[in-house]
Amino acid sequence: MAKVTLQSIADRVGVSRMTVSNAFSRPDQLSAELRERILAAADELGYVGPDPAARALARGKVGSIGLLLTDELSQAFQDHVATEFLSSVADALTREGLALTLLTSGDATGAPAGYVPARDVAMDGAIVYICDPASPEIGWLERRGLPLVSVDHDPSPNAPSINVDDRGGARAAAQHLVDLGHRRVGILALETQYQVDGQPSWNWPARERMAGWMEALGAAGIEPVVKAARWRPSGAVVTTARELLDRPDRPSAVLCFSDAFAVETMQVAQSLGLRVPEDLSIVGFDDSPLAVAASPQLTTVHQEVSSKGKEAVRALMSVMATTEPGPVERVLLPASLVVRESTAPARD
Amino acid sequence: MAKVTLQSIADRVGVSRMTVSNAFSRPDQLSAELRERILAAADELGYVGPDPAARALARGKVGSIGLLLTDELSQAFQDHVATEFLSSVADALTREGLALTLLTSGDATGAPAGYVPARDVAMDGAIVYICDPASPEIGWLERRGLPLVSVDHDPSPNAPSINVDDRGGARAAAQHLVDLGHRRVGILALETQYQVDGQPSWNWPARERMAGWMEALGAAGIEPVVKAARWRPSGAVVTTARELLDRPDRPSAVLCFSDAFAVETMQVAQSLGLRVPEDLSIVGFDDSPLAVAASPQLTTVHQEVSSKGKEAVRALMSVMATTEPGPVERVLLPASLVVRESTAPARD
DNA sequence: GCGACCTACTGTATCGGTAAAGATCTGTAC
DNA sequence: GTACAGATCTTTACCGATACAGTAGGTCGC
Repeated sequence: MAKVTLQSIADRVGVSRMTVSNAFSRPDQLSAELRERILAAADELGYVGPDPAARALARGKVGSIGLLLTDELSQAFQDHVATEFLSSVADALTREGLALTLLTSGDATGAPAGYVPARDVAMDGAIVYICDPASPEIGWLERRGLPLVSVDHDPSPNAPSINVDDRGGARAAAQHLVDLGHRRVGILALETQYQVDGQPSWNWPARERMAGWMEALGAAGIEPVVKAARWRPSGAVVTTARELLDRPDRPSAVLCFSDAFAVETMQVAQSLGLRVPEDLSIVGFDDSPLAVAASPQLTTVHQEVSSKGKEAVRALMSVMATTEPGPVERVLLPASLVVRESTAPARD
Repeated sequence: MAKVTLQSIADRVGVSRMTVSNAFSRPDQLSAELRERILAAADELGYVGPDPAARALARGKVGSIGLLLTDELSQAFQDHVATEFLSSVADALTREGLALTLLTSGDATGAPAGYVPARDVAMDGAIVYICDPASPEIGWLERRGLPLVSVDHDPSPNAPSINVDDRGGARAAAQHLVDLGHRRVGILALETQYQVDGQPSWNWPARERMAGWMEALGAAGIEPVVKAARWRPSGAVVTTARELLDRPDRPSAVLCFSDAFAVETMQVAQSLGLRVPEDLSIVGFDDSPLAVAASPQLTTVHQEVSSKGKEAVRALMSVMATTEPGPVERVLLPASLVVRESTAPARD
């Protein structure tokens, strides 16, 4: 059967195509009676509704927002924090009548040659989430002139940014250990992943957390032992944690980049016969479900992940609504220490 | 400045618009020298590439695939299994040069009136993932004539389906308890969520897992105590687990719908002073990271979540490639018991 | 020396809608 | 009786690309 379009319905009912369009998109523009007839005819012909692609072209609005992550998604979504952020963004967008489209870095993920999602996918705006700052994808988005918002990412001069006070949270975490009397402190950081102008570069959370830890420890005259690990492969953290713990001057407390790192560290500790928190205090970051699932439950730094998503969408909507460039919004969300069971006073 | 289109570049270079289009989309159709000149002119004018929306209309291909979940996303993605599936789908799609768009049920999520993602979002096909079988969204997708694949969902007669052998996995889990000598077995199931024709209805995983448990227990002459809980609110599982454990004829073993359920049950048990596995054996389902993070580590049923995603995409590509309706594909992926530390022989 | 066949472009006709302004008709105020 | 406001439809003009069928030259074989 031939494809059903507005025109075929129009012919069937004997009105203009525009009127049929109005029947679907602007009901107040025609009489209720005629609208009924049109809708009935449409139904009869098996018409579903105006073609989204055609509508997108005509309206200049696509109805969806991109979320850019340069990492392979399967990596990014290992992390509960990332997925919670994702879902909060998706929910907030749905309330605005927008869908969410996931964008990956093209070539890193085995995409066909020449396929660059950030350039080739239709969207009305995009959210840049923890990406390689040097990512060409960001460049594409900017060149397209799309409204952008960055999240957990170094603020760019042109786009609003949503960040968490990772530094403050980390400072509180480290101060907590200092207050408990710990002097030999280990740090299990995130390994540098990016290069900017040939220099290794941390993403915002990694850098800010490290800065916060160092501020509090430095003020207490403590020089921590720092080790860094990557997310993947999964054994990496275990290996690094072991390097940190299996040594003569073993730290009595460890600050970890994330709860996932902390849980693995805890397991290494337990496998080495160390009791947590009696022999070793461990502090995580994020306050993900893992923190509560672990036993003992993790002392960690809480961040409001879902408000991160809501704020991102709000800021993006605001950019999309305004035509002239106003001041660029900077949001800094709070992070706060949650003391649970994995930390205790130092014994020596 | 005026918007830059193929036409403006064509005028600038002095060729036809079609040639400019070819320069971007089909390089072999023109001389390298001319292509260079066109690309240079495009660059100079600030042209990013063919407009995705226009291209979608002209080509009849949008370049993205929808993923339908009827639950609110923030609920769906609480679960690590769902997110791992999501990311495997996204990665597999990227390799095909397709983006992934998330579709929610419109009205359940506070979307604006009249906005139905499944009807209004442009896409070339869709994956239906654990949805209310009676969901109107599925109807929209079908009416649009989009290629569909269902995952963890009751197979529909027209679309390929990817499922896990939840029943076999559950049977193995229950048999494991039987073999350990347990006679008083509790089941912490997923509460019925859906209605079909006025009848309460389980989704595939919930129904099949229950069936598997019952098969093995029934064969051993065991009548389990069954309690059901919902994912949300977060306290629900704890309450239900307590009902199951805080009673005179307390089970000596509990089969849980998921690892998340199992971890919460374990915490309830521990809070009641029960030792796992000495006083209570617990079996989860999914083999998510939670299973390993828990202590003791969970005995659970492993499923290959990422191959679920890959299979879904493969099946969808196959449907999209064929014009005439062939036999509908049915994939059943294996599930296997993983014995860890949370189960032990019954003591009585 | 002539038709077959490339290569490299061009012309025309869509793709399926929407925006904005125009045309009718009706009721109503004065 | 006229003019004006609304309501209801129609007309015209795009939105920014791609598909496919030409067309103009040049090459090749015999």
